[in-house]
Amino acid sequence: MPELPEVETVRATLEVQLGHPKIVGVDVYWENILPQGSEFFKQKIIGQTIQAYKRRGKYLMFVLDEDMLIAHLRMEGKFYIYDQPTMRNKHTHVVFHLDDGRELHYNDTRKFGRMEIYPLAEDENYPMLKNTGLDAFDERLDALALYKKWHPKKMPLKAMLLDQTFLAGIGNIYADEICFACGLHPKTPVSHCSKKDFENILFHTRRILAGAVKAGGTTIRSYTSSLGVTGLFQLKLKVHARENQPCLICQTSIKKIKVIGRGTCLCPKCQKRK
DNA sequence: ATACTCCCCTGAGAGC
DNA sequence: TGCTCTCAGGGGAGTA
Repeated sequence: MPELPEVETVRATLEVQLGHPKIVGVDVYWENILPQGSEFFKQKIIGQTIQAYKRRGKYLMFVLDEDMLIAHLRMEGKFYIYDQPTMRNKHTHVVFHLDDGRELHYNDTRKFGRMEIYPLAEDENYPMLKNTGLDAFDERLDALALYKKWHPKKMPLKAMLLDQTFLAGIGNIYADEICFACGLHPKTPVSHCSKKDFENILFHTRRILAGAVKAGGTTIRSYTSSLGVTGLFQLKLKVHARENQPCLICQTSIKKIKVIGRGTCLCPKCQKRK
């Protein structure tokens, strides 16, 4: 499932491989990918040139001449670039035709991904981003401010990490890694976390996400590859997907539990509940 | 304000 | 072998 590092890898790859073509046509094969409707979407996007590629949290953003195209890949959304007209497969739902003869295909096995288009504006004004906080790497993030806002809450730590209004970009895999790095049990109530814990959370969030970006993301389960992107961070995971394997610190067997309904891996010895 | 539940989808894996 | 059943999973919407 693409989280921040995987989306960043896709963004960087699009920047290099797709460049700045003009979109001259769009074919839509599954309406629900485009909540604004395919006719509206086509009418807006056709004729515009891709000027830049941005990202906020797990959202991929295409800066066009007049509008911003925002995509969320959810679990399995992928983009593929083809040098010439290419037959779509059963999971290709949107095909963008480019002025240089190439095609950009949006492929999504579970059809959970979404794309919307809005006139260029500040991030805060895009409806699709209204529940998205600052990106994990945004310099405006401040551990003390986060502590003041969140520590009254009783929700488990992992729920806060997955809440995109806390900061944007963490998904299930990295949430487990962050909890482990902080030595905190994912069920620890946020209200039991100290200022120092919040400093650690922000520090390790950025350290782990940056390491994953550098590795090209994590290739695991449903998130296989997109644009020839095959990340290697799965080799550096310390708890996630390591159920029943020894903890790399203390050799205790990694346990898998449910936290807010999500599969969660942890070391029962290194991660104490506060 | 906060916390649930459901929904969207498909394929993988389990059970028979 | 092949069928049916269950479940994961990000985030929005609706409800208690």
